[in-house]
This record gives sequence, C-alpha cells and structure tokens, in this order.
Amino acid sequence: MTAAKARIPSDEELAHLTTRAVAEIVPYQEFVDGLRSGRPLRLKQGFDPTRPVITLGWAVGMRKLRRLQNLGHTVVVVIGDWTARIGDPSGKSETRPMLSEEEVKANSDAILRQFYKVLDPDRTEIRRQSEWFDAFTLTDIVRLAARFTVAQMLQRDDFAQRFQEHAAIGVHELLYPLLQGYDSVAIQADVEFGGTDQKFNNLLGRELQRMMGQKAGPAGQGQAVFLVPLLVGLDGSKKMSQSLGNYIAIDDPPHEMYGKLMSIPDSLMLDYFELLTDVPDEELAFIRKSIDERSANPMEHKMRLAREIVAQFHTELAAKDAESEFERVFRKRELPAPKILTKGELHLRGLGEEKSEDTLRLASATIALPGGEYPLAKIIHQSQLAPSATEARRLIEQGAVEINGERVTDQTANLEPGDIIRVGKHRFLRIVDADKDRSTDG
RNA sequence: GGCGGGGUGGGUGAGUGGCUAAUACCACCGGGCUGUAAACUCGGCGCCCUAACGGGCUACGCAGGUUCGAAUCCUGCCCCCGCCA
Repeated sequence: MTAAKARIPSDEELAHLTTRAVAEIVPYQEFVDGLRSGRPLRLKQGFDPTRPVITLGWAVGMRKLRRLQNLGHTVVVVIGDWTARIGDPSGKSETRPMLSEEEVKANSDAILRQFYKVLDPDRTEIRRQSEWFDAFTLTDIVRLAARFTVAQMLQRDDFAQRFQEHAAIGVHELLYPLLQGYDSVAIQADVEFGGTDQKFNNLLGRELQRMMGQKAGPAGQGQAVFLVPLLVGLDGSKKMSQSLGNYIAIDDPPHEMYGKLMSIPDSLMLDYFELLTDVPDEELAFIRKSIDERSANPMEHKMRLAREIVAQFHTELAAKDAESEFERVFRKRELPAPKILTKGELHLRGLGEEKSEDTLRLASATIALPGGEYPLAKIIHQSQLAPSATEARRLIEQGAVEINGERVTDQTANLEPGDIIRVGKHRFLRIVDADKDRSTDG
C-alpha cells in the first residue's frame, strides 16, 4: 500500500489471469486497467470460519490470488469471525448455526495455518471483522441498514428463492451482506474475490464504498469484483462445500486426496484441470479431444490430475507415492503398505477404551491387542471403521470385510499381530502386538 | 390480535388406533460389473445384547393423558407457513 509498485503483466499473463478459471470480472475494464497501472491493489478474500477446513473449492480463488501476489499485489484476508457468530445463510436455504467465540477462534486458527500452502505470507494481511464490528453500536447498524431496502436485498437469488417458496428468512440474515459489504469499506478493498455465488454480496460492497465516499477500487469507483467458478464436489452435482461433505480439503493426506480425486466423475475432470492446475489450455484441449474420441482411457488423465493436485498441496514425492499406493490397493487389490496404516494410531487393550482420529475414506488405523479370538464387529466399530457395531455386523454379513485379503463371513475371527482388516474399499485396520507396539510412528 | 394450514428417520414425503423400526423416492453404505468414474444390477440403511435363533431399548415438535395397544385419539405448550388486521 506504500511506494512499492506492482509489476505490470504481459499480455499473455493478463489473458491468463482474466480468463483461466474466471467466471466474471465486474467491471472488467476497471480491473484490467488497474493491473496495467502498476499500482498495488488490495485484494480482499473473505472467509467464513464455520469449519476448520479449506476445500479445493477455496483453492481456486486462492491460486488466482497467489498469481496476483507474485505481481506485487496484496491479499487482505478477512476472517468472518463476527458474522460466523450471527450465522450465515448457506446456498441451500439452510441457516448455519451461530458459533461460539471459542469455536470461531479455533477454526480461524486452523484455517490460517493452511492459507500459506497457497498464499505468499509476505504479501498477505490478516484482518478480523471483530476489529471493526466489536466497536459498532446499534446506531451504526441501523444507519448501515437504512442505506438499503428490502427490495434490494431480495434481489439476491438465495433470498428471492426462499421468499418465493415461503421458506424462512431470518431478519439477521439480511444483515449479513451489509456486514460483508462493510468489510470492504473497513479494509479499503480494491478488488473482492469470491465464487459466483458471492456476486450480490460483493457488488453490494462496491456500492457501499461509493456511498460512503471511499475512493477504493482500481478506478476509484469502489471495489471491482472477481468471481471464480464454483468447483463441483465429489458427488458430481453440488458445489463443493464443507457442509455438504462432498469436499477435498487442501490438507487431506496425500493418499486420501489422491483417492478422492480419482473418485470424481469423469465429467468433472476438465473442470478440475482448468480450475486447479497449471496444465496449459492447449493441453486441456488435447485431453478433451482424446476423451471425446475415446482414444485414451480417461483414467490416465485422471491419474495425472490427481498427481498434479497432490503435488501442489504436498510434494512431488508424496504424489508419486500416493499414486503407487493407489495402484497397489485399488487397481491390483493388494493390501496397503504398512506405512500408510499409521494414521489415527489406536491402542485397545482388550475391548475397553476407545480413542481415535478422523476416519474418512482412506481411513486406516492400528489396533493393539494380544492374538486370539475376537468379535469382529466390535473391533471394527471401536476402531471407528464403522459408525456402530450393528453396522459393522451388517458389513460383515454383506461380505464387505476381509482379513489379509480374504473375505470373512463369521462374526468372530482369530486375530494375530500383523493381520490387516479391510472394511469396504478404503478402510483398513492393522493389528499390532499389544505388549510390544506402543510406538506412534506417525 | 383474528382465521386457516402444518411440524414424521440426512432430505422430500406416505401413513390417521394394532399387520409400523414406520410406504416410496433421493442421498448414503456394501456386493457384482468396471477405470475405486458414470451407468447398470443386487443388497443394506435407529441403537444395544447374541456365533446364531432370538431378545431388549429408543424414535414420528415438546410435555402430559385415554387405551390391552398411539406417529395415529384427547389436553396444554413450542415452532413454521398463509390470509386478514
């Protein structure tokens, strides 16, 4: 924001910046002129600390921001700690819960730790809404609200739709876009980034800046709005989001990230390539063609996609590793290498205590017990490979459980250290010696 | 404030005294087929005990009540939607 100048991008760079993984830029010309002026811009990216997760959906915009940082622009991250406490209407006409201050804090911290996987810390400014909203008075809020009408608010798709369907719209929800808009005023944003679903909110920010006489934005007309396409989630139809559970987190472990990427529908592949990798457009055209003409197995392309993305958020090595593990476990249906079975280390003595970490798709854990005969369902449940013992029992009945590669149908099994239990396709449990293996090799 | 409609399992939505742990569809999980894709197909889908047969517990907004028996009937309360004011 001081003397430093931003580098002016070449025409190719500019084209790439404004077309690849871009849905809409409003107003386009202002933004382009802004980049050409060499003046460092303040790029606002807000985020909602409802959950401590950054999904690949977020990463789309963040990747863009990183490129702009490389030119010398500053990213201002606004943590929506205040609005998270009010509750935010999600896309699906559900209202998000109000969070406690502690939850918000914990989530924000977790998210910030992940930001720098993509962003350049030297050109990032972290701000919290509470910095300005804690000092807000009722008078301030009423004055802010008085600047807009209900009719204006109802232009937002989400509200309009719910209104029409007679679904509930909390009055406090109407405040949300206003507060978000005010954030732009508070940090003097020149450009606000977001998914296409944020268009209304972001434009409102621009308007508010102008109303309040703030000469922000690339042309002094209020912030420009940069919208990236929404990434479709694993289910292949809905927007990737934390609350829908159809997401890949940028800090998912490599093999898990790889596996999830391989499971996306083919129809999403090109979107993911475009939005999340730097594979050049010409190559993407080639890939599209080879799929259309069926001249290549789409799986090959998908493996490349998975590799590219895992390498981006982890390392090349991790990506290669995840790939060979994937081939081994899923294509050849062999057992996973012992090393990946160390996640969520778990020690059970007999069958009393239970304790474990997350257990998602490629979840795996270790259980320590002396060899002998055990009720399998209980083991599976207590190691969190199934949500209940009843379900574990059903899984066994349905032939979803293998021990050392052999399907099991009995409800009890003789377990020895070294045995590997597989539940479904991607849940594994390794038995270790109860008396020896106390290590936490993870 | 008045009148009317409604609250059922993750979602939509049947069910109006026992045959209902509760139809159907979606989502989800698993098997088969495959490229861990999609499509398709078969099965499952409250929890706990049991190797199994089987048994127990909890559940249809909340709290009571009637009944041998209630998601279904009665009473009170809470919430949502519409119309009027």
